[in-house]
Amino acid sequence: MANNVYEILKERGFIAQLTHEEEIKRLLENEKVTFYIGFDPTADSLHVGHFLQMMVMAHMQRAGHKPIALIGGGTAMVGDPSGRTDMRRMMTRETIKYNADKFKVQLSKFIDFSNDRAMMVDNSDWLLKLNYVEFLRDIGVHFSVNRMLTAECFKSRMEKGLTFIEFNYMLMQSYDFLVLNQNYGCRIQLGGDDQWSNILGGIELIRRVEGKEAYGMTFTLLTNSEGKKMGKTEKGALWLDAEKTSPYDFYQYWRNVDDADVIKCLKLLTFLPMTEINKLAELKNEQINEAKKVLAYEVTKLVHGEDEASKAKQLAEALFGGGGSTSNMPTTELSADELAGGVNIIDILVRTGLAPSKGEGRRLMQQGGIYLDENPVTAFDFAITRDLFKDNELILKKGKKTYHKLIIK
RNA sequence: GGAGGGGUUCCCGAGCGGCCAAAGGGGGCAGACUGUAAAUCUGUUAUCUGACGAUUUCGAUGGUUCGAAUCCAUCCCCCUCCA
Repeated sequence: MANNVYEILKERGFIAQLTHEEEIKRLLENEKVTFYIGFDPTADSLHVGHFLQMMVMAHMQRAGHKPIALIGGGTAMVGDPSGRTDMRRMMTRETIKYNADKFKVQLSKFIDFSNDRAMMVDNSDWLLKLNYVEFLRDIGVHFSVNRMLTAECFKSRMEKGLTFIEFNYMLMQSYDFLVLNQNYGCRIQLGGDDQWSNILGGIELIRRVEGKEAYGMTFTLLTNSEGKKMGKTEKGALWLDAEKTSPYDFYQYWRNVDDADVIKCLKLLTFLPMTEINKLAELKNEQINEAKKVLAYEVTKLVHGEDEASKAKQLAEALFGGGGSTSNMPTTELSADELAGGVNIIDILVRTGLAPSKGEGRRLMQQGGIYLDENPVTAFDFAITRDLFKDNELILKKGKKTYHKLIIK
C-alpha cells in the first residue's frame, strides 16, 4: 500500500529516525511540503552517499513535495564534526567555491529544477555576512552547551578533541533551517542519520524563534552488511562524476557488491518497483548474480544515463562472458614506430596505469597477475611487438577484472 | 601561562644509536578456491634495478656521531592535567 511517499520510503528502507512519526506521515499525505537536504561541498564531486540523498529527494518530488537542495558553501568553511574522529582539514574559500559550483552542476542533473519544482540555494549567501555578536545574541542564546555536549555527534570527539569552530557547526546548520523556514516555508529537513543532532538543533531553534513546529527525518547511511560505509573503492570514493570514476568502474562496483547487500541497494538506489525487487530477492546462490546485474545497470543508468549504462554492461559481458564488443574499454594507443622496436611490458603497465610503479608491475607479473590476450606473462623483459596484435588490438589484463586495450595508431 | 605525554611507511601501532625500508594488525593488490559474491588459505605491499645493489623515507630544520626513526637544540602541531 505504498501510495504515500512516507510508505514508499519506509518500505524501501530509507528511514532511520523521525522526529514526529504520525505528524510527518499526515503532513506528507495531505499537503505539498517544502523540505531541504544539505550538501557540503567538501570534495569536487558528489559521491554515492549524496546519491542516496538525491533518491530521497526524487521520491519526495514525485509525490509532489518541493525539495530545496542546500549547498553548504558557508558550512563547509567550518566543517561538520559529526561522525568524524578527527578534525576536518580547513578548506580555502576558493576550493569551496569551486566545489560548490561543481555540485550545482551535478545536482541539476538529478533533480528537476524546472518550473519551480525544486530550488537550489547556497548558505554562504546568508552565513558569510553574519555579524558575530548579533548571531550570538539572536541564535546562540537558544543553545545549551550542556545539552550539546551530550549529543551523540560530539561524544566521539570528547576524547579526541573538538575545537570551537566545529562546535559551532550545529548552530550554523540550525540557523540554515530557520532561514529556509522563514524565507521559503521549509518545514522538514532530511539528511543522513549522522545529521540527527544537527537537524534536531534546527527544529528546536525554529520552535523557539518562530514558535512553529518543524520536522526532521533521517535516512539510513549506505553501509554494507559489515556496517562499513559503501561507496569506497581502492581509489577512494565512488564518484558520480564520470571523469573521476568511469561509468564502467561504477557499474563494476555494483556488479560486485556482497550478496547480502544487493536487495538493500536495489531498494535504495533504483526506482524499480517493489514487486520486481521482491522477485529478485527470491534468487539464491549463483542466481544472485542476476540481481547484481540489474542493480549495476539501473544505478549506472540513473547516474550516467542509459547509453553509458548499456555500454558498461556490454563491456562487462564481453569481458566476463565472452563475445560482445570491447569498444568501451579503457584504451592506450601505441605508435607503429615504437612497436617496431618492441615495447617493454613493464613500461606499458605503468603507462596504462595498471601498475603505479615499475616495481609494482614486476610484482604483478611475478605473481601471475598480468595477461596478454588471456595468456599469463611473467618475463620482465617481455616486449610487446606488432605481431601480437589481432585486428589492431591487444587486450592487456591485470588480475581477473581489470582490462585495458592497446591499439596501434 | 605551567607540568607531563606524543607526532613512525595507505590507516592503527611497535621500535628508542648499527642486525630498520622499519615488528604486528587493518586495508589494498595478486594467486588458489568460487558465482565478476562472501569466507578461507598463500604471496605481496617506498622508488630505481633481471638480480647483486643503489637511492629517498620515521612532524620541520640544524647538530653530535664512523653510523640516527632512535641522542642534542630550535621550531611547528596534537593530547592530558593544572591555571
